[in-house]
Amino acid sequence: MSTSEPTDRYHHGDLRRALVEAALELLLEGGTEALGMRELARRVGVSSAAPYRHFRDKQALIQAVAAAGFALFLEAVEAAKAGVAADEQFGAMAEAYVQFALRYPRLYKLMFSSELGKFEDKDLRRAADAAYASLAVAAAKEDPEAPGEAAISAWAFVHGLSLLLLDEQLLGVSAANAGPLVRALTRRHAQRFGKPHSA
Amino acid sequence: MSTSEPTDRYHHGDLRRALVEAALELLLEGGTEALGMRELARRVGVSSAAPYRHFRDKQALIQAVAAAGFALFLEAVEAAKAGVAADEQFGAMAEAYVQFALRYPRLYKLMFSSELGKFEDKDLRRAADAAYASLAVAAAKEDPEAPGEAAISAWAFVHGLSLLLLDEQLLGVSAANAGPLVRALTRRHAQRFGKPHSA
DNA sequence: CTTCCATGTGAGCAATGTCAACATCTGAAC
DNA sequence: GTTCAGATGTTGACATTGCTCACATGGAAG
Repeated sequence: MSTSEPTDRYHHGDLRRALVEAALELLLEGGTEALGMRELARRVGVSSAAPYRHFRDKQALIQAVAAAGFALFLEAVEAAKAGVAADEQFGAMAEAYVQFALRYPRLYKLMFSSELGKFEDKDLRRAADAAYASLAVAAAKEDPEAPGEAAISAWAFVHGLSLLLLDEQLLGVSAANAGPLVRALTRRHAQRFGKPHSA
Repeated sequence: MSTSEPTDRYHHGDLRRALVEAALELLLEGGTEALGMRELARRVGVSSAAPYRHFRDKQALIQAVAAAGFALFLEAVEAAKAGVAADEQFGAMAEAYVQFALRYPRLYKLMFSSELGKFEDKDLRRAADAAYASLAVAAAKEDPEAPGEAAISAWAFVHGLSLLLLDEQLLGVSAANAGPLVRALTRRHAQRFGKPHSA
């Protein structure tokens, strides 16, 4: 919201932000294919070379979009954690995780696309790590005896489930009716995979 | 191997197969970006319009590559199953699954890229389903009380783990030293997630 | 031998990412 | 306030891409 009107003076004022916002829209509607430098410039009402003043590459632009995505992501997952009993947190976060992926499939895919060069962009790396950490901490608590394995396992589970769902790889399950399934699976996961309460 | 020599007569003889093979090579070395129709034609030593006699689209070509990938994949997973005690099969397959992803990262990504239109190409759909079925059956056996959930859960786990590993998202764990981790995790999964032998 | 159809060619179109040379604005120093 | 420098935007161009057309070729069927 409050995308300041496209001030029509020569110097746009805040092209960088405007570009990232427009790129996000473009991505959300049309997928990676639709996200082109020229189309982007057109959207923002600027010449096709202008974006290169703010992003070295198409890849750099994409990295910025991904970083923005991780921020959104972190927000969503953190919100799900808040106000939930401690032993229900992981389940709530996992559900939020999957729901985020289902709500923004192309963004989610972009965020985890390896052609992204996550290690070259410091901002992106930081945003991504913050998101991971949030989930990992909650997952680790589920199994104090092997926190590392628990975190990886849980993360792999939600990540894989998200991707399978949004690729419609699960026959008969689509984004629409995924809710109950996700709930059942995350509960199952937490219940069995978590705390091995038997000595 | 035995890529029949690029017969230099006018009619290539078996362009279709040659194209898919070259596309696979191209993909393996250079990633999705490097896989272009024109470059492909160049490799095979044919004009840039020739491929269009065999594939409607770039997408059609990619679908064929993905189908070939699923065939390789199925082969690898089935090979891992053979000659292993029944109660160890899932673990062995899971390991083979992840290793396949790590050995052919770009292929694996391609195979699960949703922009692929998996439902439109019958051959691709069949190849993919065959691969899924193989794993799902083994996973379902792990928990006879809820075979469906077990299958999905297991699949999500290996899929997610594969992607996290090959995106180098797991700090400090790279494809090189992933072996032990994968073994530990799949064992853990089978052990806890499988058969709930306690009433 | 002829004829037909699948297959391959070449030139060309619209679109893309990127660059270099030029234009314009804005903020800091005098 | 003027000036000047650097940041920001514009124009036009180049190489490359996916794809399509009209045409060339050649192997198989009659």
